[in-house]
Parts: sequence; C-alpha cells; structure tokens
Amino acid sequence: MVLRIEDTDADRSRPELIQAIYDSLTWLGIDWDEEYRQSDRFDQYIAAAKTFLDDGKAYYCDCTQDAVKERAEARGAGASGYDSFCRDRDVAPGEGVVIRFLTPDTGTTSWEDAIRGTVEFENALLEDFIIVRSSGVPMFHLANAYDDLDMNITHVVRGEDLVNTTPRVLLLREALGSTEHPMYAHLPLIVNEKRQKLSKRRDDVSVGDYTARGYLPDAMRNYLLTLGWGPKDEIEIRPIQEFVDAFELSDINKSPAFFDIKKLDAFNGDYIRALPIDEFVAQAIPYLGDVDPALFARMAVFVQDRVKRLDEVAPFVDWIHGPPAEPTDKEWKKAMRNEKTSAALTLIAERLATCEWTPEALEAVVFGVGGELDVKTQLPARVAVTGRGSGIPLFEPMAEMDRSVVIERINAALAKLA
RNA sequence: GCCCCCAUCGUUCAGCGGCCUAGGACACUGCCCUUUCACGGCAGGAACACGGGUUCGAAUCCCGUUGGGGGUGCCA
Repeated sequence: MVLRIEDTDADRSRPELIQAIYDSLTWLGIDWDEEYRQSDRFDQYIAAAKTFLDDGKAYYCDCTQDAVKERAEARGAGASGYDSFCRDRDVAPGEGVVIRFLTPDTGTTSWEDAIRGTVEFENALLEDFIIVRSSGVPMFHLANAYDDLDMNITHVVRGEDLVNTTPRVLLLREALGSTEHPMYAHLPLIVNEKRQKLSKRRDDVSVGDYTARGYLPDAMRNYLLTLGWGPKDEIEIRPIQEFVDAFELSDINKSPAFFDIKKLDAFNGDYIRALPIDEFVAQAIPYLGDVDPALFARMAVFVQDRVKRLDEVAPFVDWIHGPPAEPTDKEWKKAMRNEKTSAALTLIAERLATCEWTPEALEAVVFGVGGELDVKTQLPARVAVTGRGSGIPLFEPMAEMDRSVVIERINAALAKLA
C-alpha cells in the first residue's frame, strides 16, 4: 500500500495537518509500505506540463480571476468557468500567467464506477482548467493523474464530492499517454444531522475528537463499516476479518449516510464490555483524572458494563476517595421521599460505627435496617454516601472508604433531611 | 443558473421481479431480572416519497414529478 501526501497546496499542508493523517491512519490500524509527498515531485509534474505545452495540449493564460469571472457573468446563466479566452493568444510565460489544459469541445468522457456504474460527462461542459498556478506550483489534478500512472495505482476510492473532477484526471491521463485507468469507486458522503457533508469547522471529523471521548478504534472501524454498506447476514458487530471477507466495493450504497453518534456509542459500549478486564483497566487509566488506578482496578468490573465511552469512567469512582457529588433535587427527592428514611439512616449510621468493615457486613447493616423498618435503604444510603442516584454496586466501594467518612456523609444527609 | 448524483422504519443496513402481511441493528415504549443504575432477556410501535408505465406479478425494471445532496476555486 502506498501513502501519498497530496500537498500541492502549501496553505493546507501544515505539519500538524499531515501529522493528523498519520495519527488517524495509525489509530484505525491502517498501515503502508511506501510513502510519497507530492511536494517532493513538483519537477516531474512541471515537466509533464511542459510536454503538454509542446504538444499543444496546454497553453499559457494571463487572464485574471476577476476577468474570468466577469466574462462568465456576462455570458449569463448556464455557463460558468473559464471561456478558453487564451487558447490562441500565444501568451508568453511570466508574472501572473498560468498553464491551462486544453479540453476537447466535443465528445464525452466516461468511466465505469465500481459503485455508481457508468458515469458520463459532456466534454463541451469541461472548462480549460488550470494545471500549473501562476506561482509555478502544479495543481492537484495534474499531480494526481501523473502519480496514479507513475505509481500504478489500481483503485481510487474516494468521496462522491470528487466525481465531477474525475473527467479532468481521465483527460490528463490520456494526454500522458495512458489508455487505461484505475478502478474508480465514489463513496457516498457521510452527513451530519442536517444531511450535509461533514465539515471540519462544524462537525467532529478528526480522530482526536473521538479518542478524547474514549472511543475504541475497533468500535469506530466497525461502526464506519455499517455506513453505506452492510453484511448480507445482517450481523453488524463482528471481527474485522469477517468484514474483509464479505466486503465488496460494488455492494456499497449510493446514498449518503448520517453519522449517528448514538449508534457509535452503542457499538463502543459493546466493544468495551468485550474487553478482558485488565485490558479495560489499561485503556481507562488515561481517563481517570484524580482517581487512583489501583482503586479503579478493584472497581473496574463494576464499571465496565456501565459505560459506553471511556471518558465516562471517572464519575463512577471519583467519590470513593474524593468529595461526593451534589445530588440533584430529583435524585434527592426520589431517594428520601419515604418518611421512614430518616430513622433508617440514623440507625444505619449507628451500626456502621461498630460493624465489621467489609462489603458483606456493610450490606448486612444497610439491608438489615431496611428489613426491620420495612423501607428501601439502598438508594438513600447511596445518595448520602456518593451524592449520586445511580452507580456501581454500593458496598464494595464503601468498604474502600474510611469508616469516619462514611458516617460523616450519612450524618450530613440526615442534617439536610431534618 | 448549469453539471453530476441520490430516494426502504426517527437513524442505519438487508432486500437485487414472486420466499415481503418488508427483516436486523441503534434509538424509543412496556415487561422480566434487580433494595441504585447498567448489563442481559422478552414484547411492541415504526418505512418501500408521489405519479405513470413494463410484467401474470414490482420495494425491486423504465419514465416523469417532488424532495435532498454534491460540484461549479490559481482547494483537495
């Protein structure tokens, strides 16, 4: 596999952006054995452009962008783009001069797309596009056509937003002397809730957005696989190799797919639960905050099936050695609504002062009082001790705490109740 | 404006002329499990955009309408 960094536009090729490409591919487990940068190969593209010039397949043009636009507007509705103004003007190279590719005025350019079938464009509609900027830097299409040929690229799989530019590359390849072309496959776009193409500005599209929130690469990869394609047996979560075996480019859908974060969450939760416990602990450590990793390791088995993302782990355990949460009114009322709760908590606090300090003993105290007073005591005790209305089983983490702290928290709850 | 493309439950995928009174997953609702919340189990509501054809038969093929998206850069 070849990794080609298409950095013909200096503005968009900042080091951190290129680093993001490496990071994303690595995170997803995609690896490559050859690497090229188009910025290292400008000479070759320019040389190719020069032969086009010599062969009359390209020409210099000194029209300004404004002039091109003005003439297009003057021509009125229907036509846009460049009007071939300089084709026969014999413009000399120099300041502000670009090289344009001479596109045919008749005929059609078409290809058999692996996903879309036959796609055909009228050549008359293709403008004489720029292949070398006035700065002397080659443009994407030229570099692309040249490299695909030079590197014997067999498959070009990319977003549907590139279909319209494919004829340009095809024409360029032809000019370069190629009679064949790679298999093109134009993928449906992944869209946001507004059904629009994901944009870097508005939407989370980089891997960093997802690692920060604790998504597992395998889960992401698996979820992405179910967008625009699905296995015929309808089993959506399975080992990657099974997908590889079943996958067929031609089975990919043509319509755009919404990136449903809720479903990604569900997949991620599945993958988290499938992790061996020590692997889960290892993965969760970066998301722990102030929580002691050893303590977390002891509680991990209770946390594992309660999270969909790794960044959700801390709140399940941070109250054990850290301060309790502040319960919401709703949580508090739900837990404390029974009038016997106050008496129960009082009794519990008393017995906690002297009981054995093990999960079993703590459970016996809390449930024992509940049984005697015929009131549910687990939730009130939980809210008093953790500050939250839900969470991992109560007694194991409680046994990790100091006796005095537990009693103190229950007394504080009692004070609030009074 | 012009060019290209798309159209099955809320979302996503299955369906490629009869197996479809349309299936799975996510989400949602209810029940079971549980002295929290999850996990797990069970059940339920929920879709072939519309109109014409073709055919004995259409979600599946063709045409149109409507709706949506992409492109239209000296970006990729």
